[in-house]
Amino acid sequence: MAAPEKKNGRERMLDRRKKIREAIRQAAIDEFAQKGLAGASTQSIAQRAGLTKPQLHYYISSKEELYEEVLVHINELWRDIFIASSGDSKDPAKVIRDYVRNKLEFGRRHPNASRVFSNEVAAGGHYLQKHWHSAREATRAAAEIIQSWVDKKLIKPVDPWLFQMHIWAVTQHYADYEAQIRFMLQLKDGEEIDMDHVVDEVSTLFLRACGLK
Amino acid sequence: MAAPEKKNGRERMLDRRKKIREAIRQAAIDEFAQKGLAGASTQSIAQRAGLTKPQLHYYISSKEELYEEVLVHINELWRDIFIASSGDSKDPAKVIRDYVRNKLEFGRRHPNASRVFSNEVAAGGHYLQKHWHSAREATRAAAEIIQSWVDKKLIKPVDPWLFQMHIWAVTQHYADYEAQIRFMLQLKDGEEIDMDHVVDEVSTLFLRACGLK
DNA sequence: AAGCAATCTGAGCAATCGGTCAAACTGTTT
DNA sequence: AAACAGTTTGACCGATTGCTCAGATTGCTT
Repeated sequence: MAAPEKKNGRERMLDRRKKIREAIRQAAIDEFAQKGLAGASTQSIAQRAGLTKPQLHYYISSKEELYEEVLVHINELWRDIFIASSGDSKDPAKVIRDYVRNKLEFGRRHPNASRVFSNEVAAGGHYLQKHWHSAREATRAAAEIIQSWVDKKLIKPVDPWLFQMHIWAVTQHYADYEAQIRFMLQLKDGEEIDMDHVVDEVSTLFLRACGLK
Repeated sequence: MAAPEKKNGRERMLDRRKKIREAIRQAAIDEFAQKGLAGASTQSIAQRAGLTKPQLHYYISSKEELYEEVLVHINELWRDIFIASSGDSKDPAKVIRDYVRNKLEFGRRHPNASRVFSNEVAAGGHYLQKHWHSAREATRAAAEIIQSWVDKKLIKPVDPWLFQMHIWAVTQHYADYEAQIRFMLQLKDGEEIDMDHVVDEVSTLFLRACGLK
């Protein structure tokens, strides 16, 4: 008899609660991604999560708070994919390539989360302000690394802050504006974007931009 | 007595109507930019335009139709700033630099219009589908020009479609995510983004990316 | 079987939503 | 001054918004 299988009532209850909260978060992400904070309805979120409206309100205290919780959750997911987190900072080309790939991959795996985040930032980021400092810290650390590359003449001179935001902009674009890309490339309904080609092209863009290719 | 000053009643009426419609469009752009289609309220649009709600509904037939009209209007504004429209297609560096500057300038002048457009594209662009063909045509024409540069070995090989979308992504980013940029660069409330520096940095990014710098 | 906390439910709250309508009010033309 | 199209108004429609609450129901512990 394995220990983790022996769950008493309390544990099962907490387990269930956790699953429901998870479902609510996912439902909220989908709804917020499509309608925005103002346009989202708790009714619709409840439906997506397979709950009734009063049931949903039993688990959350308000729409705004749910929105904030979702943003914090997405922000945490994000933290792992910053330039600074790419292991060996002595090989600029590898770091940039990895970062681009990771960010594109992330957007592909969490398109709605990506959209919620973008919309919030575009709207002014008021609900995020308390949590932005960690993002800025990561960006600052990466800026230092990039600057050190410039100083050592490993790469051509670039503005280390803007350089990062340009990578952010391009990679984010593939997550948030899939519709535009699909239309421009005239992809049929079943067809998928050739992500290997995209990773190639985007990597090349930024590698050339700092003289590495 | 100059002719255009001699306006009869009918002309004055049409004039007035035009101004009100213009005010409504601007109000709608601001509201849609902040709340999205679902979140925008006709009440609020009316208020922004200095009208009462029934008064607004006298001029528009529905919220959705107003939204569509706004999108078409923005789409028309946009048409002028496509790569293909930059005069001399024989000097790639000049064309790219001009395009980047124009697009950044446009975003700076019409930030809310820019945001409405972006949000709509991110949401799937369903309300735009009838009008996208013109954008795709312009992009296709530009893609041909870029490809011809590659063929003549004026620039390093790039995917002409993705290359354009990358420029779109970066320039759009400055219009739509001003909050992020302001926070990252730690700008105080009064401070303005140094757009000359941005134009420089973005131009350099794409010029280097095709071996022109 | 009784007790208990956690959960679920239907009914309903005030407020707002998009939109309508008849009646009053404009300013201009006869 | 009468007639007129164009415009504005307040009252109002049914539907939906975020959210609450008392009471019924559930599943676990004693």
